[in-house]
Amino acid sequence: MKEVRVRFAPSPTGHLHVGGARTALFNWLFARHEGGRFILRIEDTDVERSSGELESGILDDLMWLGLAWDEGPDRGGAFGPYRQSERVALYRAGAERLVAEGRAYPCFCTDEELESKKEERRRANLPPQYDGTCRRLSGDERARRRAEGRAESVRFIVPPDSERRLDDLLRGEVVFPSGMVGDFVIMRSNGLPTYNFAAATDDAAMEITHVIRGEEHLSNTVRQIMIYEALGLEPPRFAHIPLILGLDRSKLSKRHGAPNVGDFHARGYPAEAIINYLAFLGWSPPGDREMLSLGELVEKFRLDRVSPSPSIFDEVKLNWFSSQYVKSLGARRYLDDALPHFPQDVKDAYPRERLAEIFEILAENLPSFSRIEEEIAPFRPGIPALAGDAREAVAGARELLSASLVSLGECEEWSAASLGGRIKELGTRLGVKGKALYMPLRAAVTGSLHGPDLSRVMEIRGKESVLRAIRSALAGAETP
RNA sequence: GUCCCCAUCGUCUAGUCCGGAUCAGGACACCGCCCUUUCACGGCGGCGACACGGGUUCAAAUCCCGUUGGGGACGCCA
Repeated sequence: MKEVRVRFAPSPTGHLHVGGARTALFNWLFARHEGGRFILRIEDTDVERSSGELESGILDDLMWLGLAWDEGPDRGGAFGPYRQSERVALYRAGAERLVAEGRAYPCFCTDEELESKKEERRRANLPPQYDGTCRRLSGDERARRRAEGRAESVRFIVPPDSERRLDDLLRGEVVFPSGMVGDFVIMRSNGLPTYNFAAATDDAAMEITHVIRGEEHLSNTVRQIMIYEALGLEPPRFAHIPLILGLDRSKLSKRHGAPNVGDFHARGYPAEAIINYLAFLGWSPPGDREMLSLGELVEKFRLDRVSPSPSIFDEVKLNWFSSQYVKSLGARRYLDDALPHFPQDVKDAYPRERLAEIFEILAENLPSFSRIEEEIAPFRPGIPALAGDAREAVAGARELLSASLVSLGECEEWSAASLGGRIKELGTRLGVKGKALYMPLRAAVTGSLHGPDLSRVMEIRGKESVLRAIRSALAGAETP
């Protein structure tokens, strides 16, 4: 049995998108599950838009996610080079061969000519295919155009009977009817190959056994099949996985907030959470478990359990995975990742050990680290601003707050346990309980009606800070 | 416009291939209750879907056809 070889082939014309990341993940999982190899190939044939910076960004993002590759531009391999810009000789040789065999021809049409032809066909309600003008050029006519110095691309001749069938691993048999595509460009006039030609050439040369890619490539496959055929190569198996859509049901793009892996990294999502969430977009294992480690995903991943229908990227569920990971793997493990999200005044106010405690408390329910700034408010050292509900809660409980000032002021052992005891004692003495007891205190100390356990907050804040906040609240309540 | 793909709760999905075991199961979100003299966490419960129409069949979410809806492709982008 042939060794499984799959590839992820991003083009460095943008950042790694969650859609691309999911494609990479499925390839990676499939390779690992099958004991095969995962290859990274950079499709940088669009010189205008590709950049080395974007390429290394993609590599960084993949590494951060934990999707290491066995062969790739940075680490080599037996089938290199792994950057298409470095494989141009191969594509040229292939194209020359196809021209020599009469399966492709030089095309001299200009962009303007192409555009107007397309417009004409569109007006006639015909598919906007190339009309084959240059295919019918005689040798003389070709020579004349060359002499004129016209730019020259290479077009593939689509055979007259061009119905092709694809046995897609996810979708079963897909029939592309004859006439679906016109002669298409395989080599651009700048001497670089187009996507379909380069991808097919490389997948064959790199002995890729399974092409797992987004559904947007499904209709391209007919061209690639014809290229394999013309070149006498055996095509790989194909699996077109469903697209990831935005909330508006269209293909996920920049318009949908922050769909880049790097953005989620910056916003403080654990890589494990992104992986786990992405794995369950379009795939599910038997059983009800959803929290799965990378190792478990590898063990359970099977292509035949990938759904054919597109799914919508739901950040709310990603948040859930994220909070589950922070909670279950332990806050301390993520402390170094989380610390950069702490406001400076908090970092200045507490020693590292205290910061770790604060993070543990917040981690009880923290969708992403970028939410720390908001959730950490009760622990900020300054005097909180009282507004709205908090102000009302304080105003209606002046007696309680004054009494708390005395009681807390007398507190010798400033711990959550003894603080809790004092609050209860205060409640009993003044005959208030529940929200009537806690809310005014909470509001005075933190400026909010929500937050972590009040005794813990007070313990960490420290005696001085807490008393100052209550005094200030009391003073503020006098002047409405 | 043409071609291709897709169609189960608001969202992710199980069940579909091999029709009966399902008044369709789980998760997120939402709501309620319990726990907690506060806030969460947690536990329990609730709300909530087979797009529509025809067939085939004793029986259809499951098979077939059509309609509608959504998406993708139709580039010298990938």
